[in-house]
Amino acid sequence: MEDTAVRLEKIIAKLREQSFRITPQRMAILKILLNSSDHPSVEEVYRQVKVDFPTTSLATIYKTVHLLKELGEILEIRLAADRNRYDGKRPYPHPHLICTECSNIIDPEVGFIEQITSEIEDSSGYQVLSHQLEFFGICPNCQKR
Amino acid sequence: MEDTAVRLEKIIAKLREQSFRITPQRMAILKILLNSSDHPSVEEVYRQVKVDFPTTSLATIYKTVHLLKELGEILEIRLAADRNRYDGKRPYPHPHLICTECSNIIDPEVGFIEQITSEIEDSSGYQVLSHQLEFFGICPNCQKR
DNA sequence: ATACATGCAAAACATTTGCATAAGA
DNA sequence: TCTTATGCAAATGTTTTGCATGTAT
Repeated sequence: MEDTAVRLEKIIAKLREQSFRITPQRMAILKILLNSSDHPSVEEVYRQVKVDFPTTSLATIYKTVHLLKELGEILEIRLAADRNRYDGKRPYPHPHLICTECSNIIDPEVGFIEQITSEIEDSSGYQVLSHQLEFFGICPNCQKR
Repeated sequence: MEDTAVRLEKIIAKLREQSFRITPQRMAILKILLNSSDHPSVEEVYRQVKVDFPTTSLATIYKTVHLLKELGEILEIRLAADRNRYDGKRPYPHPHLICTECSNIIDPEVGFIEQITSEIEDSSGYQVLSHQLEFFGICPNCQKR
């Protein structure tokens, strides 16, 4: 895995290249997303940004998240019964394991996805571009209760 | 696969058992869901129900769909950027292949899911109860354009 | 007869959008 | 300076809810 600080620099360079402006709000949102492995929601990012920039608006979070999604720098995770969550660490499709009790999300190691994808392409004629694989269950912590 | 008429009877019996009432609206909604393999949206079910029962309300569709979901008789599919769709044919988790151009959904044959599930349970300690696997791509028809 | 379902309208909720103002470049 | 981003409020779209009325049992 790439160092977060290095990745931050690269993204900033990419933003500059495409003449997007580097604002304090964008920097704050970016840093939070790059450093969170708990797949935060927009609301959660908002909460964290407001600590340092209390006047920031929710709309700005939404707009920035949208921009970063377009640039391929974050991945959007749509849950079955919850608000959207975002992953700035691994902005490419990968499986998630979601606790239905406490909403905790982890990234399990999973093989087979490539095989499944080409299997599907062969049998359906579809050109598969991405996928979304979510497992729902009870995490070890919640099983104890 | 089970005959639709037989399954309809079974579901009606189940509803009666749990003292839910058999109304014309519920019958209509049930029949539509059991006979659709194109994963209709609530709006689409609404459109079809209104042909025979023009005074039916959207709220009733939502309430009935919710009930059938609770009873485990239909599966809810949440798309990445669209409205919810429902599958009354196969009301258990299974993969979907979704065209990002025309929103067509088909059910590809896929192996490995059981292996993946137990692999994940072993490595994470989670008790996996269900999953959601969606592949996104371009269907053969849309590739031609 | 009596509880439950329906249909309407309003509410709820996350997300998006328009626009005047602020601020990077 | 000039264009883009921000922040506010209003709009949007889907889904849910409350309640009076209708209806299955």
